[in-house]
Amino acid sequence: MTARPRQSWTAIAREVSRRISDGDWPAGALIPNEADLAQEFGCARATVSRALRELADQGLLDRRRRAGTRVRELPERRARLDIPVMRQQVERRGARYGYLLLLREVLPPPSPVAATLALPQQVPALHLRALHNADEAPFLLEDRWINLRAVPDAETADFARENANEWLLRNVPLTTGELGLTACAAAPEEAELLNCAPGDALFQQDRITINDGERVTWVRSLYAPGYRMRLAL
Amino acid sequence: MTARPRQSWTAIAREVSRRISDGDWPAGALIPNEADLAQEFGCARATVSRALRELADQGLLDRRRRAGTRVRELPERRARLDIPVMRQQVERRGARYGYLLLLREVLPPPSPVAATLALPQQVPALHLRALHNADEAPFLLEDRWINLRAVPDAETADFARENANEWLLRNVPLTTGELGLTACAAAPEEAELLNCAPGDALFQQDRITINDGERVTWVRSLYAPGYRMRLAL
DNA sequence: TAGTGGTCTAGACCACCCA
DNA sequence: GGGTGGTCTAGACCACTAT
Repeated sequence: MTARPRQSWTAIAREVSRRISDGDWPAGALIPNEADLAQEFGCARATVSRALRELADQGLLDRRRRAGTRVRELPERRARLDIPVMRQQVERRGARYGYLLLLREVLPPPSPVAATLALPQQVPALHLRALHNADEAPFLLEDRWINLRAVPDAETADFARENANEWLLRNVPLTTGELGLTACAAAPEEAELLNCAPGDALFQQDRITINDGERVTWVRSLYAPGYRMRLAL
Repeated sequence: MTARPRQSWTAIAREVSRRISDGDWPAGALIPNEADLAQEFGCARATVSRALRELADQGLLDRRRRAGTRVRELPERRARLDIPVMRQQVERRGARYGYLLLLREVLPPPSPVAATLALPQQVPALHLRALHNADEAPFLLEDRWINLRAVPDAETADFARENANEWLLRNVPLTTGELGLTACAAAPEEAELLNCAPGDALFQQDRITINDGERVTWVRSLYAPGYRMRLAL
């Protein structure tokens, strides 16, 4: 009796990957079911399941009950973006972080913002404009609206001292949302604050944050020229 | 004897999330170990493990053997980007996809590209320039270098018919890599191809693709003005 | 060295959904 | 109806690392 070696889910995932990239299992093909693979690899079905789930998470496989597991026709590339807080983003560049609140007011937001926050017209919200600096140089200009119905405490928070991003992370830690990225030309006012020329190409990030179905905040961030966002593929 | 209800890992993940957002387990705190939680929730340790692993993947917890599981000080936001192939990206906008190869040549790449591809100087690589259209309007201009040492078959592929992205997906399906995003001003030549004005702000995406340690391709993509990339938070 | 998370097993039941 | 993936259990051993 020879003891069979213990299989690991990573080894199985690698082998399945190999079969796909070598064309043993072409795009669109149905692959053997978990039980059969478990027998082939000499391991428990749960181990195969773990391996296949990982590959499905990577977008390489499509799994459906009863229908089985298929190789995706065009494997979708997935990239992950880790968004550190601004302070870390600046400090990782070896610069000193600075923060300046430019504007704080409570008033009904313009209607596109009201719609995004799912607020009825004329309901006031908290409007903030702030500048994040790296070694005194402007790094990011943010224009933010906070839904005071979702986070009433924000009205009394001192956003001159703590930036809204970190305050929200502490007070509403569990959120989902959406990110929109685009390029835009610097408006004159923005150019002045970011210390660049009007019309310069800026990296713009719009973000809506949702907590348990409630729209918490909308923020438009403009990065100073030269900013580069990195994602791991 | 009352049978205890079966616990699900999602329910446990929700409960742990709740304890974090309610401040029962503040940022930085050590939470009970898996065995204790399993006892508390009346389930198997594997179920707790699955729940905590998911929250750790989301960036909410830090888990280390022996040291235990901690609530992250500043929960890192993570966003996922699904990158469909260009054809789907265009068709999802309800437009007809078009593709045009502008340039194909084999020659040693400029040194920054050579360095990125980890190629010695003077080693030729495949250089492609192509335009992707949406309903006849230019949508994306790509400038690509392919490492022929990594994928020799690319030299004989017909990139006038099939775009390099899809060809590579079929032939080198399993890759990792890195994505860089930034904003840039349109150069005159680029402006003409993208049908916009020189100096217009463009969304630029640089991508390096790695297969099993080998640098496969580097590509710089310029999107026509107005493009917006969306990520799920 | 001891305590923690990481993983594997063998078995079971269930949810889904195609035929 | 029946086959598939999805999950849970109870138990075990292992890998890592703080102390």
